[in-house]
Amino acid sequence: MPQKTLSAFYGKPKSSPNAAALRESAPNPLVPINVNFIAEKVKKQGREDEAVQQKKRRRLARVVEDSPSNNTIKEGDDLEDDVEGVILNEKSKTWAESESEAVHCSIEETCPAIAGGVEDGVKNQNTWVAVASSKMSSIPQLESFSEAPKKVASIFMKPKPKSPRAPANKSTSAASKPDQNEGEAGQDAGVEPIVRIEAEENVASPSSVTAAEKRVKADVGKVEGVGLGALAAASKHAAVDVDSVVGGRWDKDQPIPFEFLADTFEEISETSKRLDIVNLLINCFRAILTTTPEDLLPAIYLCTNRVAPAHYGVELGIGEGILFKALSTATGRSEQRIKDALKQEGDLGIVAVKLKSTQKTFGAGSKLTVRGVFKAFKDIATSSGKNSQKVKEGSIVKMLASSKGNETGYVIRSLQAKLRIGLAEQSVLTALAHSFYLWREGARDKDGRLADKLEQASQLVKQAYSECPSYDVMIPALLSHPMEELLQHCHFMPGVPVKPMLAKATNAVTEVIDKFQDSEFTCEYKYDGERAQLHVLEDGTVMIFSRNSENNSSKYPDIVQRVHKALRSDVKSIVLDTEAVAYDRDKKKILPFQVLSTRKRKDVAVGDIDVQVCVFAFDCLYINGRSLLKCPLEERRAALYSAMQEMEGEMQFATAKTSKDVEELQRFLDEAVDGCTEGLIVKTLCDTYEPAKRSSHWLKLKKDYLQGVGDTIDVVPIGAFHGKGKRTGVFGAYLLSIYDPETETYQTISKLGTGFSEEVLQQLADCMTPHIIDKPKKYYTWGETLVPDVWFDTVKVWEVKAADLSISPVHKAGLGLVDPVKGISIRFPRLIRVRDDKAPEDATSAEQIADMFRKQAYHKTEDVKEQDEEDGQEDE
DNA sequence: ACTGTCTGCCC
DNA sequence: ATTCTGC
DNA sequence: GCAGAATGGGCAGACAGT
Repeated sequence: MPQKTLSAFYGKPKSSPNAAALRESAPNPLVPINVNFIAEKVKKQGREDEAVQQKKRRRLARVVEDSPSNNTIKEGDDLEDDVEGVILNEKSKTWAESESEAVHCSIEETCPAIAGGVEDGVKNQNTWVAVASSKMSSIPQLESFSEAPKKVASIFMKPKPKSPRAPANKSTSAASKPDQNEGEAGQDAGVEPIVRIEAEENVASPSSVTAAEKRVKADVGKVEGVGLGALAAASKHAAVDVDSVVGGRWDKDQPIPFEFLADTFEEISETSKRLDIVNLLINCFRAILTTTPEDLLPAIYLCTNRVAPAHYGVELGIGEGILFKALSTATGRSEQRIKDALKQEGDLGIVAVKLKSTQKTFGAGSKLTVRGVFKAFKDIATSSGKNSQKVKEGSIVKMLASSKGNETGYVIRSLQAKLRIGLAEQSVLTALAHSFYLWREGARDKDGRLADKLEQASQLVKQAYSECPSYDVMIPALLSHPMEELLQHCHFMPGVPVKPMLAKATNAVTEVIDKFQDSEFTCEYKYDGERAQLHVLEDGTVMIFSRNSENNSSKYPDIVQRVHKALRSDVKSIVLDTEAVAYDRDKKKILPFQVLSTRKRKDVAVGDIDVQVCVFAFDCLYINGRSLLKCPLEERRAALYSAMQEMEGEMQFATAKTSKDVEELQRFLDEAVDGCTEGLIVKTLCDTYEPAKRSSHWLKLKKDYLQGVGDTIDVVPIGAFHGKGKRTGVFGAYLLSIYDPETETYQTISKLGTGFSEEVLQQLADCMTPHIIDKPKKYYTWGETLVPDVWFDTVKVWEVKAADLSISPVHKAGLGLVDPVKGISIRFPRLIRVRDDKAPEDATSAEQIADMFRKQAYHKTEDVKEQDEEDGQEDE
């Protein structure tokens, strides 16, 4: 089962293991399974053999499921494998959900009803009591801690039949927590704590959900399979008629049920074959197009985890924090409990599905629709101000309540903007192109050229999107005009950011020569600042976009102001590709990225800018109404040089050199590094601008890419974090330290999450797990906000590569040596190799780190450079 | 008004 | 950002 | 080689809580 799939958790026929089997099938060696507290606790007693333990567990409590609508727990019910674990927490007067927050009380006093069945060894331990089962649909609320015994007893002794309540009414329940339904709790043991809601925009007409016999009568009717060329190999999904995709789940012109999208996601998650993934999405889009085309736009947004084009600056503002809260409210579990579950499952979506699946819901299925979910997302994104967090939480809870099965998981994953099903922007664009083509032209391969045509359509759509990255523009254009006309409606123009061209990493100077062979190439300094795409519109408006197409115009009013001065008078409109770099005007020196990043970001006034920037221009993409994207770099650069005049320290051309000589290239790279830049970007002169592509026409040449060159640090792992997603079950990241012989302490220097293959990742986990210790050693120093899930003894030394060293607000390496209160950290840390030849005390020392920091080009004064040379001699 | 936490966005 | 991986 | 998914440091801004 692919890790990313949710299906196992909501009971697809082929894989619906019960909770226990699931735990069996996916053991996590790193996380003690803390779901079954009873089992855990009994194990800890450690004296009895397994048979006695089982007996004890049975005697603790038992559960039976009378019927789906009458989930109650009686004394003697068998909880054995379904115990969810509920512990009393005196502080919060709630049911704690981990041992760590459990109050110590005896079973006897808490729950005399079951204490009788517990042997003295346990009863007198004054520890904890587990009372709930996954089959128990509600946990009684506590008003005071002292009433706990009564409530617990009432569950066990006097179960009341589940008494269905009318769904809460809309206005009051949006933000209401289960505990606001106090007083009824005792009688409501059978009522799920989730807040249910009738939300008109989320409700499809009942008939569309239930009338399975109603078939779609789409205009296009049955569409024949593609089954051709490259697609033939994966035509399993393409050769499908739209009717069967729709499966009678909704009618023409009816809102697309969110369930349909979630099911598509689920199917996609089950394969890693890209062709299959795209085909599944094509079928999904075709179904939407033939029934309810107006729902395509929201569907696309849900597929790409956005709510608006990037340059609109609309963000969800949802992260794990709020999701923990929302899930807690929706499921009645504590946040801690959900966090623990996340560590075990490695995905909050899976956690949500699992929690939800243990709750019985009323009524028919989900009422979520694609447009309803999207609208909710938009509302979440636009809510701000006081109490906005609560409002956001409320609408998430609402969606969770209306969701069922895998929908729950995909609502959560969408909110995290991480579908992690192997589908992202590029696949969506391909699917979009194909589905539109098939929708318009039909799937019959009339002339044997269908595969080509689909590929063409895909290129067209991708080009349109990189030139005009807005589905708000593109989808309507596709819907109301022939595909061939797409570029007339979606094309590059000042005011809308183009996806910037990216560069690829190279490992050696010779690789550059290798890749570019005989074509002429040019090198530019790679400035360490922020990508800035400058747009000057015909009306004189200046706009600035970031690498990710965010609108940064209000962040750089100083640049906006100076652009006109730098442009020659005949320039009416222009788009420049530049890097904005922090700059010290007095010393005429480039400043590090870390300085630039302290600039204010919103509504900056020119008057109170404290970090000045110099703009280094290196490309011209548009001038006076003409796109230069299709022109060779040589021409674009000529346009740049003639359109702009340099203003020292404000707007300059990127330092460049054209050469074919390896040694000259090497020298230029050294110069670049001395000049406080990251290295070089090497570009062919003959190639066009390729938006969004990390093409091999631009190469990144950085010192730290070169093997055996660049800063390397020997570190000691002293902690680790549980992995998520495909790293579930191993450590996803490690906490690294260096050794300070002066103070005899290990000081954290950074975390580490890349540079290991899956195999190594597993090896490291196996290797380090035996060295887990209960609590950090006294001689560790770390940041309070960076506490790892597990601590290690100091046993290993790893070699890690760094691009730079920085002064850290959280890490402690070399504390006091460079900054009185801050330590040093690593920029872009990655694992190079395990150093089995070194002992932890031989790790890089605090003094060495401080030295490395001081020697970075940015900090080099003339004296330090001299010092360097001396050091160099000493080292020999 | 201050502080701590979460989030998004730079790299 | 860097790095790894399946296709 | 592409596309996607793991993961890093560190900053400002927005809120919530005090």
